[in-house]
Amino acid sequence: MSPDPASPLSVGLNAVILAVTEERPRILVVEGTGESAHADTLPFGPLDPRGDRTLELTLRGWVRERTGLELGYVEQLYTFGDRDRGFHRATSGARVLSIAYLALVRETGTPEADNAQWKDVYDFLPWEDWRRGDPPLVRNTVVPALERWIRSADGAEAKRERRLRAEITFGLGGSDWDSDRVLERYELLYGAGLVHEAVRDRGLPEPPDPELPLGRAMALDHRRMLATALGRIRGKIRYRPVVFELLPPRFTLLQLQRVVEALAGMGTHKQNFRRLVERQGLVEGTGSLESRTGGRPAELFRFRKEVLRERRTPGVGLPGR
Amino acid sequence: MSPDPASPLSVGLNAVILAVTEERPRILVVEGTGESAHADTLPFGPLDPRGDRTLELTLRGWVRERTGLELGYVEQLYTFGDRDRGFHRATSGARVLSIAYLALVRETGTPEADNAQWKDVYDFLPWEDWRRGDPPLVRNTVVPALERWIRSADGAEAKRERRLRAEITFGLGGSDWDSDRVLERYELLYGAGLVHEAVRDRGLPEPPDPELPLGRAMALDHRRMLATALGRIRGKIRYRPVVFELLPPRFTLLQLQRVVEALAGMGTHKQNFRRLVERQGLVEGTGSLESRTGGRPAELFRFRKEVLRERRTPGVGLPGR
DNA sequence: CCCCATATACTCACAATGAGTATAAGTACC
DNA sequence: GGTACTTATACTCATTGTGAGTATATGGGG
Repeated sequence: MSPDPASPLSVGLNAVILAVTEERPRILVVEGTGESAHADTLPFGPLDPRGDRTLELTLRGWVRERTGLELGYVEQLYTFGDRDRGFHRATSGARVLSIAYLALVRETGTPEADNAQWKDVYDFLPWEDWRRGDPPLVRNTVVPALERWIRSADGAEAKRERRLRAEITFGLGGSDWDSDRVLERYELLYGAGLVHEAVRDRGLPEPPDPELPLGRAMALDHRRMLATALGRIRGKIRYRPVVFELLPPRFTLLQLQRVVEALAGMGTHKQNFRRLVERQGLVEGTGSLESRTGGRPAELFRFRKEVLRERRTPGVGLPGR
Repeated sequence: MSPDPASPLSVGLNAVILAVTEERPRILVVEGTGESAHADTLPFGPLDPRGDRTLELTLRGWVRERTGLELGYVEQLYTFGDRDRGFHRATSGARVLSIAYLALVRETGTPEADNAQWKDVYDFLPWEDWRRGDPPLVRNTVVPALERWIRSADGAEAKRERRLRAEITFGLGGSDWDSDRVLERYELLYGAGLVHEAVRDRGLPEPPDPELPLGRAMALDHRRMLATALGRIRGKIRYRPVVFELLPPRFTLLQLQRVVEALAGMGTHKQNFRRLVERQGLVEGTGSLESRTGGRPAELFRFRKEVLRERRTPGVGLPGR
């Protein structure tokens, strides 16, 4: 990041590296520096204009160097380049462009390096986990705070607009919860001053409610990047077989289901989930059994590559679409 | 673009501006400069680090300035930053980063400005239009050329890989054509040396077949950006009501259907299309009639905003998903 | 008035989906 | 060795969605 004082523009790469361990989505964060010393920070690296041929190779390179991780699946997420990305004091004036990437890995234990560590995604976005029904946090804290935000708008028209937006993004007033709208929800909460970054960036007063601001903060606009990543992967598992990047080569159907549910933040009907992945031809049995299930042993399955040729959209399918 | 000689990195914005006119998807191109003087070029502008607060505002600004167009729907597409993006002679050494955006407008006639003009999208990507069944170009030219490309691989394993990739992206050998895989198809054709840009960038010999290289070339890697845009919009119309950005406020169902088909590059069943958009609540009748249909007058419909609250994925739905 | 074109209503078979019941086969504990 | 508990797996059923088609309505042009 450290912008060259001669140039008002600097460009860096950020990585949202996700894994799923014991039914919890995890993200790799490093210790911040300077202004953000105490906030969790996404791994980042400079873009060396004379370096690797592709941006993705650059990313893989410094992730390997700094964390010892060999990335598997990598895709570009979004380029963040607005002014005021939480830089108001740190780098006033300079423009920082961040090209964010999503990467999926199998968490293998403690990362080798530096100050990198795995943390729970839902510590940062606690309103996103609906696996056990609507979270009390949403019911007791988020919704009332949104109601206050709606009422505080100037004029009836502005109030109507805020209400509509809140209803759509948070599934209120008859709308259904759409698990994919992670970024929209974060941005609404940011705009409503309900996350710490908004308090920080706009110098708002700390709200009195101990549950507010919501979730755990990250440095700069990194939580926005995490939200972008979670939304992207939630959408993608429906039509591309990306979940398997997070699983060992052989797995039980329940393991597969738990990983999907962890990402999607919602539960699924066991028998229907099973029917779906089998009938689609997404997986195939290996014949061998896993007996440490706590119940009847389960067959071990593997991803069935041929499905790529057979199906236009080989994904896992979640309820409500 | 014009890279600062002191800095080996320059950053610009590119816009893929789409409209649909008379059942043909159209793209706004400008005349190239320098190396690309004769190739169609996407509108682009520099990123002024001290300029507008957001990248999107910057984009809207210079599009307005240079073409007189007021953009409606805008979304970021992708950031292209690999070396060798068709710059091998023009700007050797310097790294150029291009943040590409997709914009949708209603074509209003000749653009006001500069050297901007509308051209048919399918002139650049002729293998993408399947509205009248599989295009002869695909059957007679693309497929045989892909076969040659597969055979020319070194070793059985490499041949198998090429065949699998060709079958998936082009819907051969039992696979279905997936209209969304526009970028994958362009990249395969580029890699196989079947588009002019590949010939240009890699100094390949011009193929003897008059149908090759395929389609009309664009400057630099702009055709890749167009392919990215077309793939994105094809995916998006299924679950977000973006088509209406391309239509007048009131339209007949056939007009709506034709615009969708033009984008998707495939035909739809008229009665089922109608049933879908009406039952979803995506449109509502206005009561008035359009009589210049050539047959029985059709009712004029409008987009029904309430659907955003009612449906998680308010889109038009295409066959085969 | 007849032909032609488009609009609109309705039918039907079949596939996909959401929800649930029933049964199988292990482990833990007494 | 039996019983409770846990997970796996098979199967049913109602409802909805999808692909394909037939039938009828209503305009314009000769």
